[in-house]
Amino acid sequence: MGFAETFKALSDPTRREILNLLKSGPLTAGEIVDQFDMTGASISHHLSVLKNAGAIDDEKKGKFIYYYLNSSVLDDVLNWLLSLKGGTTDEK
Amino acid sequence: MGFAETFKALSDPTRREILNLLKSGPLTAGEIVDQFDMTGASISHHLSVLKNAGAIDDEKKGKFIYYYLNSSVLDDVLNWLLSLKGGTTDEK
DNA sequence: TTATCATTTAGATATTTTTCTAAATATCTT
DNA sequence: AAGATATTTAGAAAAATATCTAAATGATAA
Repeated sequence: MGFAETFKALSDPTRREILNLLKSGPLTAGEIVDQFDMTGASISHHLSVLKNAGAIDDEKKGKFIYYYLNSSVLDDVLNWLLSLKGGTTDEK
Repeated sequence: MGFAETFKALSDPTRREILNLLKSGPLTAGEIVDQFDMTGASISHHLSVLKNAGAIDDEKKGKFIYYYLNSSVLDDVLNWLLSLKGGTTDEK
């Protein structure tokens, strides 16, 4: 909740790659772990950072937890960047 | 030079505020320091982080150093975010 | 050329972050 | 119920970050 969290979340390469993976559709935590050379605990931490920033959401389905992109927070960041560049935004 | 540096640079509120200030035009280091309740040394550090990320440039003029926005790196970040949201970008 | 002003660099400390291993929780299967 | 699977939580260590004070650099002014 806030730009600091969002930008911090995006500043880690593992987390950016996770978002890229989720671009194609939801994945379980385990499927995400499989894409990295890192323990599940570490990926779990990254997922919680992303979730805390609002960049992803999750949904439990039985034994699995599915993660998926939530682009609304990314929209906010996008608008902030746009407004820095000239004010093509809300401008309220 | 890279998304990590850029996002890290943007993750600090002081640095985001500096960028906002520079949106209206160049300022000297001292003028920037005046806007914050923080030592010149600390602001100098933030300026160097921003510069290292490519978000600002500087130009020495006599006793002063002027800082100004460089939005080209911000464009890169912007495009990365856009591509995450659907691929309205270069997509190369 | 000495003093002053603008800014950065150096060094220190406290906090945050990343990653690991080990343990805990929750769910499914037998 | 016991065992196996999926994922998170706890706790620790190493590295990075933000901030401060004090000192260094560079440029103007007296």
